[in-house]
Amino acid sequence: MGHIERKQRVKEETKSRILEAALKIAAEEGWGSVTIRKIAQQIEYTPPIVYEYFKNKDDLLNEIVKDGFRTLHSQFEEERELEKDPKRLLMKLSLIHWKFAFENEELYQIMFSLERPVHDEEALARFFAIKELFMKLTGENEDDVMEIIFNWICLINGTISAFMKMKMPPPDHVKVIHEPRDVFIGFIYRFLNSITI
Amino acid sequence: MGHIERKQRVKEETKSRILEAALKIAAEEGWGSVTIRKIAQQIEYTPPIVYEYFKNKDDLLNEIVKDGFRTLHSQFEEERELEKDPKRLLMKLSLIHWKFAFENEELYQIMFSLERPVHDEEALARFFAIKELFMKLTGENEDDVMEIIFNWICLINGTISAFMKMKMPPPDHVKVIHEPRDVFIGFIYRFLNSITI
DNA sequence: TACCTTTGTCTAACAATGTTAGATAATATA
DNA sequence: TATATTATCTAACATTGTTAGACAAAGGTA
Repeated sequence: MGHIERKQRVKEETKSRILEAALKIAAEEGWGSVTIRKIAQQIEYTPPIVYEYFKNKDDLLNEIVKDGFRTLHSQFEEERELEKDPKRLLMKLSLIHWKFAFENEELYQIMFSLERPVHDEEALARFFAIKELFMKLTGENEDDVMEIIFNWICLINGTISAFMKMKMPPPDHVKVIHEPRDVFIGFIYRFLNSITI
Repeated sequence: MGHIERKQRVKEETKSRILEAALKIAAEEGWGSVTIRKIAQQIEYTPPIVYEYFKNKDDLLNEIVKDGFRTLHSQFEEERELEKDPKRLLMKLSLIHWKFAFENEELYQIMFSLERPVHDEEALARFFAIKELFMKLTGENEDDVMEIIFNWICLINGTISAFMKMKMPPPDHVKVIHEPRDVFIGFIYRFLNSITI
């Protein structure tokens, strides 16, 4: 009898709806006003129900972060199938990261917030799965490549964070003549050149 | 009669003590458990007193951020007096930034947290006060230099954030063979080389 | 069918938080 | 000394996360 499976499915759905509700509220009013009560209201349940699915609020947020990294990674993988030239691929991956950030600003914020230490080391590890790619590009040994990847991630995230924090467009003192995205591309471009053989 | 001035001074002191109390609690238990009540207790007053000095909690935190940027900037200025070679100076400024971050981790966290948009544009502008320095180093025009400075800041902050988020030492998959600080120096070094004439 | 168990859901409360109004004490001014 | 001002506190408020316990629906068992 399939009752049991359908029930399972419904439960999964509810869980997703909770996560989506949280993201929706965050998008509309910021993370500060994401409350269990509001989430409950959004999914048309009472607050205690949320605790059937998540140990507590922090647990809920962690799950959102985890989902975020999963999504981002799967977009990376997709591109990897398509573009075979390492240098061009790296540029495309960088742009995917950029796009993801600004299409999901709130999500990106908790994913990379300093107030939230890394719980999902697996996600972090996935970033380094592109080791071979960089090795091909630079001709360096494994250890050095690790550092270069790390550098790449820092550069990408640092730049995106800076733009996001300034709530584009940036104030006048910081006026950069190009579009933010072009500035970003310029940085990545210089970086890739500085590491290429 | 100097009563009035002394009072002023006492008020200033109390204000500072509030800010310090907040930082102390943050250092010990994280920002999540910085509450008005705990701050009040720390300075041996009742909660409403805090509101004599700050409009609300957010205002209080903003002031902490502002102070942080002031401190960092003054450390920059100090070094600028001492080191006259542009390239070496930029490396030293980068290291001051690094030192500041890890000697004041909590402070750094709210200063550069994504959840807290820039309120203090003045602080941001100060970063760009080193324009001439970069112009000397690169020989580029003003607009291009702006972008390079921006790049520099992104690189610094991106790297520090990444290390801080990983709660050093980093997990095994991210094992970099060098000390974090040396990795940082390596990045800056490559960057400075990539922009030098 | 009648009974019991499990499961889903809710109501109502708890303690902790930010914040404010109004009382009270301390100090300064006349 | 009497009055005005200032500093501080008490007590409350609404909003949060979270939990215990009530209640009812559904499922299984005899």
